[in-house]
Amino acid sequence: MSNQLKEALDTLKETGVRITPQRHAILEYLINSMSHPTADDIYKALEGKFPNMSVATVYNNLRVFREVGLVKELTYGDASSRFDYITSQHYHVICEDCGKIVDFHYPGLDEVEHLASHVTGFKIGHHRMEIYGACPDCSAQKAH
Amino acid sequence: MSNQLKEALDTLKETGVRITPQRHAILEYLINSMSHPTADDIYKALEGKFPNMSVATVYNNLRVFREVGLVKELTYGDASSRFDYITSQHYHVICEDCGKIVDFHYPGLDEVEHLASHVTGFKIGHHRMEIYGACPDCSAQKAH
DNA sequence: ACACTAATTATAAACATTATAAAGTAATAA
DNA sequence: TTATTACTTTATAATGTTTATAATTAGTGT
Repeated sequence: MSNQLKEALDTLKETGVRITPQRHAILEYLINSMSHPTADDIYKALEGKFPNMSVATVYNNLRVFREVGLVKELTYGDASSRFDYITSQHYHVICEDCGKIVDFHYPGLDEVEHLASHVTGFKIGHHRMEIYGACPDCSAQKAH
Repeated sequence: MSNQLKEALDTLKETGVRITPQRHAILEYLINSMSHPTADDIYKALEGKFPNMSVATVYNNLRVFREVGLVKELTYGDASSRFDYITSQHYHVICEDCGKIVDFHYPGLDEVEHLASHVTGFKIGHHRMEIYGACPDCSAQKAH
């Protein structure tokens, strides 16, 4: 069992969230998957291990993980949300042609948050940012 | 008729998009509304003027406006998208308690786009950013 | 005013996500 | 170890947003 998974399970224990086999498996999948899966991806991936698992379970637990801060939800309008196990502060660069998502490390935009707080009077908690474009593969294809 | 509306209609003409009464009304509503309405907000607001208008018309036209660059779509997972008539480059500060959205002017994050392009090899087109927190009203209420 | 093409309407379908209630199970303490 | 209790899971249905389809209607340039 990976260190990250152990830490994640500890977090659950500390916050009083029960550790069920389903939760264990979903977390494990999120940590091992280097992608940004949808709830349905996870559901399908775990079908073998849990033939009776309900989609609702996946959604419920992703919400639980989000609430305890283990997972970040990336929303895209009517398309499915994607879920990202939080390791370090990073942003996402998204290909508008094929949908590929690449992590992009960048220092947090603290300055923007401060200015926003000053200008609007909000108490700022966090922000999201995504960068859109064409990945190398897709822009090569379009160059024809 | 406002200047902005005139310009918007010109943009439609230039890009070969037909100007229908429905499109005129949707644009007018978007420009006059200082809020960030959902498709359904718009649909309901124009019910009086167009009792037979279909929701699909609203969605179709919002997509058209987005494609010609008049309107920006703000997505929030399973909740409805919100639509914003584009005037100048600005971001949004969103209250997580009451949902209020406030515009926040800030120079575009060109540097972030450049670095992302350099690091990932993507051809960057644009980005989105939102800042989340508690608005003054809501943070005052929570102070009790 | 005509013809051509695109837009609108009405309806149904698709899809993601959430609600509900019954059955099952992890965690705690005796 | 076992019993208890509250939380989870499952199965299913419902909700809500958005899109697809086909028939009708209506802009726009000539």
